[in-house]
Amino acid sequence: MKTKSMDPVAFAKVLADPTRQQIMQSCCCEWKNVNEIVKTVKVSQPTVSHHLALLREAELVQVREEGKNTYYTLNQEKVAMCCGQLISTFAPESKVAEQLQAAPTK
Amino acid sequence: MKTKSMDPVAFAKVLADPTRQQIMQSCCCEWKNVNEIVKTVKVSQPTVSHHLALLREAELVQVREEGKNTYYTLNQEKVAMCCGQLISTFAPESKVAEQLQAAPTK
DNA sequence: GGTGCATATAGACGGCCATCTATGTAATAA
DNA sequence: TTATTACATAGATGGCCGTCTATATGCACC
Repeated sequence: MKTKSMDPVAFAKVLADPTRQQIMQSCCCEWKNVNEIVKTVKVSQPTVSHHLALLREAELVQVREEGKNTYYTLNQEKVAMCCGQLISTFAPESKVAEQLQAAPTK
Repeated sequence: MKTKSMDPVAFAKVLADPTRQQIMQSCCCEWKNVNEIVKTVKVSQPTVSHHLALLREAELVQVREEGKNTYYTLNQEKVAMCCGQLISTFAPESKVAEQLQAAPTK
């Protein structure tokens, strides 16, 4: 269960869409299947599937298949890792960066 | 010198470009004028000015004019604030989030 | 095996944006 | 004041991407 970091540009690109951030929030602290996620946004089911594919490829969500259903949940540790990398790159002299110094971004 | 946060989607959009991240790194811990920044990237001066305008509008850089020259430096505290907001939104259960709990994202 | 539900894939389309060249503007120098 | 340097702005262009409709795939139940 090792959580690798990723290219900061790629990470930002994945976050740079309101629908995708809505989806991420929707499945942040719980497992949801696709239709449950679709209900929380204002786009079609194929569009949600498209965004979930991007999130999956970036390993920003975890996937679990169960019969007909596919459940997704946000990979919080990955998000935290990538944000930590952003901070150590673009805010190395900030108070927040000092606070995180104990937890290396590996 | 209060550092406000901003819309997480807007923040991600600003970061979602390799040239812009290069520029941010270039003026991260020092003041640089535009031509010094131009030398560090592979695009034209107008393109750099365009990116700097976006960064300025997002308050992600600080600006200082001095005669003919305009100096820029990265606003690290703003970056840290926005990353903190991302973490508290998309990784509230992570270890990193616990670590940052003492420093509210305001 | 056929029907219905859950999800993914394909293909098309429109809009946004990163880039360029050309030019404007302002400050310093000769 | 003319020239030069530093930077910004305008306008055009090409490519990427978010969205849609239509369809495929796959599973479950009858």
